Amino acid sequence: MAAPAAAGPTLTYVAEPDLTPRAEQTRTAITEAALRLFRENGYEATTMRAIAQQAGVSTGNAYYYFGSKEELVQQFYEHSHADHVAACRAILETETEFAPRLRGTLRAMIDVSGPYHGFAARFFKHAAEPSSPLSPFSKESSPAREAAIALFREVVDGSSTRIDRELRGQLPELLWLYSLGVILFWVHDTSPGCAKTYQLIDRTVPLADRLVALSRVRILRSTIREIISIVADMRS
Amino acid sequence: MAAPAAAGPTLTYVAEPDLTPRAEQTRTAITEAALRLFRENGYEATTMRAIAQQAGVSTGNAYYYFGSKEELVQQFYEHSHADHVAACRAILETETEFAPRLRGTLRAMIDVSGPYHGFAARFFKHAAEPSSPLSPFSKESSPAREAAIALFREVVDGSSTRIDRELRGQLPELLWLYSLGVILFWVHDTSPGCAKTYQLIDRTVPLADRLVALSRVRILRSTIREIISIVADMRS
DNA sequence: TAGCACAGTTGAACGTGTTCAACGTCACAT
DNA sequence: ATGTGACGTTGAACACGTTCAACTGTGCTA
Repeated sequence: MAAPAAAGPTLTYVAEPDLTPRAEQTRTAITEAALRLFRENGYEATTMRAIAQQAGVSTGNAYYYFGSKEELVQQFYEHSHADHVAACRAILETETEFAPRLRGTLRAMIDVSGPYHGFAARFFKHAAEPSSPLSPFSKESSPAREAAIALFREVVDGSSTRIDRELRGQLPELLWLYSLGVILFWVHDTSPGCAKTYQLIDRTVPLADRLVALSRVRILRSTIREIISIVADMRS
Repeated sequence: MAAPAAAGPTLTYVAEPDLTPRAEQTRTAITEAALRLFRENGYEATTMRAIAQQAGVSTGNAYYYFGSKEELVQQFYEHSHADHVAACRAILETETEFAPRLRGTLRAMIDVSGPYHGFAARFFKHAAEPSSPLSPFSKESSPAREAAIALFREVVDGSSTRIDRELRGQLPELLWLYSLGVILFWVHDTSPGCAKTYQLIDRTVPLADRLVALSRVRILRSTIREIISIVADMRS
């Protein structure tokens, strides 16, 4: 499962441990067996015994490479971000206005995750557990989080739309929180093709855009400042 | 304008099935054993065997009353909500302004959940899983959800603050979503006494209050209407 | 070549949530 | 008193995720 060619350091935040060719081969076999069985039979119906059998190894051997069945699902997560960045590239290189840049980035996020909607829904619970290293707020997820925020910083920095100076600094993080909300909706979305999630994006992006524009209006300045202050205080 | 809190049917949303005294006693014993063990040891560390043993029944007997371990957590939801309603009573009966009513209700929610903070953090991941009956959006949680929204409807209806007519109808559900956000923060909150969560409430309630007040401003009317429309469309 | 250290591998075993066929209990009609 | 049938209860059994002491292969050094 070769990682897509990284166009920059922001993409390669996953430090794969060095493995001998033998180990690499086994690990890959387990991964591929797991992903295939997950696809074919779903998460619960796929047993660790079946994964090991399909990979041609013993049951316990899978646990030498992956600490748990859940960790196997994590592979989707790691590959997804790289795919997301790649899928955003076209939009981020051509579009200069804030709203379409944000819209394209969010839609790309759902695009690349689409085929794995069922798995992501399963995986989501690990991201939601506060004590889990897989939580987006955890210390262990810091590189992944920074990478995601960096992507939104690119959305902001590359846009010609005028944005309040103070807001501009915090906006990437706010957009990341916003994207988490979209994902939260998405994992619960059972509409065909997750059409409702795309609707949600298409209809809330203009709101976000308007909010950003309003940040330059004098009367709302203090409110915006308060929001930024709250986020900053709560983060620590 | 402030309607006295009704001790009526909105509080007793739990339709307990008719049981013989014998069954009632067993069911109660299982529930109490489960809640106590959950609180003391957390969700995962509490086994069905331990619950059954503490309740003085066989393991399989617990499954006569509850289809699964998760179903026992529903009991926690229901008990917790009853406590929440009780803790809100004082505020909702005396206070007439929107902001303090909302603030009091949210703070009461954290107050009564306090003892279960550790437990909540542990089992939160099960609630975050979309397909889980423990999800606040699930069909199984519907009664709990409706009851919670009803409580926020009481917050809105009993407040003398002038609120846009259209917003007023959707506001309870919006406030419920807001409260879920607070809970999401709360389970991640490791500050002593969850002080940060109380801070979050104290600082975001004025924002919500301001937003509600702004709903009557002409220029923002269309935006408010759009937000309401989005929530309505996404819910279905 | 022999020995060594360690990465890689094994499958039985453990504890878990859950199921199920069998059994007990009790009100009630006969 | 004696079936009767629904309700309530049991504990062994099942499949699962996970662990672990023991084993095997591999590359290295002497």
